[in-house]
Amino acid sequence: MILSTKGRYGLKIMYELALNYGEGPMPLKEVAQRQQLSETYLEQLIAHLKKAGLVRSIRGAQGGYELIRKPEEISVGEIIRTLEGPLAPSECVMDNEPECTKAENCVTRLIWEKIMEGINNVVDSITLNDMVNDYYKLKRKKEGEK
Amino acid sequence: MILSTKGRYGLKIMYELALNYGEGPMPLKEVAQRQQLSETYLEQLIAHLKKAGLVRSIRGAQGGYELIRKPEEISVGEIIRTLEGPLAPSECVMDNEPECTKAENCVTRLIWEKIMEGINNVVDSITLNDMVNDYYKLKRKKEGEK
DNA sequence: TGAAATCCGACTTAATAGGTAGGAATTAAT
DNA sequence: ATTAATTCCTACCTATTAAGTCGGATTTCA
Repeated sequence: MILSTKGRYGLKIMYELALNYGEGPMPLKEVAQRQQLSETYLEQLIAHLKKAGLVRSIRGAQGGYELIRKPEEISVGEIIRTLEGPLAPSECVMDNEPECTKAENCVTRLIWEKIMEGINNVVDSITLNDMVNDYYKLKRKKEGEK
Repeated sequence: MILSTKGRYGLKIMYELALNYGEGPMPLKEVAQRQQLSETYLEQLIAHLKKAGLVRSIRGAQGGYELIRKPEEISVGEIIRTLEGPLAPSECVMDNEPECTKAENCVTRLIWEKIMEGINNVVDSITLNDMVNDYYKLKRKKEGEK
């Protein structure tokens, strides 16, 4: 039931870009260093985020990536679904119900629907801006402890 | 983000046993036929359910499996976690936090925790008895339509 | 012109999912 | 006693996927 690294790393990329929002493009190399991840792998992931219209790229030296929309207008759900596909615990509840129309008495399907609803409620209610705020909250707390 | 067949089929097994609760053991062969699944595969799954104390087996002819507890005392969460392990979207929130103690500023971790909470709230609030009731509700509805 | 970046597509490699196969042990019914 | 139905156990199989790596082309700033 684990999310793949696509979704997990993808969210980390977007979070770093959100921290940097408004300060020009950030090279992927820097994202990779901050999060200790492979740059070449992140390249693949961010290609999807770009295609989905979440980030814009600036090529060449001093280039990089930046968010197209404001952090408060991008939900965690949108990011994760872009990279993972529908957040469903079973294929039979992924919008297109292929052959599960034989679901005369498919009671388990009701369970998958409720789980999916639960997950989506959570991820759609959190934005990148919430994450940025969490970061500063954590930071202040740590400084207060010194 | 899909649940494996272990959890999905395992729940179907338990659901069939719940429908049959109080009427003696049900052979796995019958479960497999009703749900159109491979009997030999289900054998592996139910071994775990037995070890976890959710079902009891009666060997030999006329044998089979039955629930140990009443359907209303078995939650969907317990079943799925038995077969899938912790329902966490990331390893770093699976009870034992191995190396993620470098989580100085791990804001994404907060997200995984909320997702996990959301999932567990759903599955722990539903029992096998709820599923049985859903079945009869669906059935009555279908008969009413005739 | 050179360094810093994005872009692109093919390749690799280990692990996992989702089973199958074969047979031993147990028990009820005949 | 024998047979048929069942659980139990261990090993094996095979296709897919996850999680990257690699090499090079292209773009752009300084």
